[in-house]
Amino acid sequence: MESSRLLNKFLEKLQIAISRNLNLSSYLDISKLEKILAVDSAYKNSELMVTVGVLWSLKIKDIIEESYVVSKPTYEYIPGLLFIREAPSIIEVVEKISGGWDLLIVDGHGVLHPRRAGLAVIAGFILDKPTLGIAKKLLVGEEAGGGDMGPVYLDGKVLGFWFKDKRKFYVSPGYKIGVEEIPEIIKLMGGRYPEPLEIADRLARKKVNEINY
DNA sequence: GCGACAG
DNA sequence: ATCTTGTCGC
Ligand SMILES: [Mg+2]
Repeated sequence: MESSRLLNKFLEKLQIAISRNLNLSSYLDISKLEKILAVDSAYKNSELMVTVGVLWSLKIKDIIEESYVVSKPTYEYIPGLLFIREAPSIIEVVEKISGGWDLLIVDGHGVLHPRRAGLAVIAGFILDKPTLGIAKKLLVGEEAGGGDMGPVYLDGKVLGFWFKDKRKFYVSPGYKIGVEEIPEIIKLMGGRYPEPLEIADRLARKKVNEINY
């Protein structure tokens, strides 16, 4: 596994180009939001990587379908360039899901990113689907407000929201979703850290641990 | 120059 | 993200 300075620089330019004309207008009918597709990855020994997709129904609060892909990490983790590590297998697991869905949620940031092009932005852009980035820690930006929810500012603009569940988590638009829609969407998902994302995390870890060779 | 730094 | 034992609590 490697990364070259030239390639890193190129990937950053790619992010800038993508975010320059990013479509963040609403393509999501929140009143009809029902099926969520959550994706997450787990690793082992920098040899193995498992990415899982969990198709979740808000109505029945249960899993409808699962998919996964096993691979080998091809790029080291660099803060700000997570997408080159995880986006390729995310695209694969999403395409393996046969059922339809309304919203993709990704474990990582959307526009709450130094170049407004986090993993959720890249994934949504490639798939051309409404996508939200949901992260457990802030990469950039400043939290404001108090209580159990508040905005996150970057360069004087609200680019995301923080929420308090058992832990804090941060939500920002990935693609075809406006930042102002986020509080309502999170409320629809129970006002908590999204269950399907928790399940995808657990499933990926389980899978990566039962594979050995 | 130094520190911070999604997963 | 992963490594990693015991320990606190329902
Ligand atoms: Mg993850």
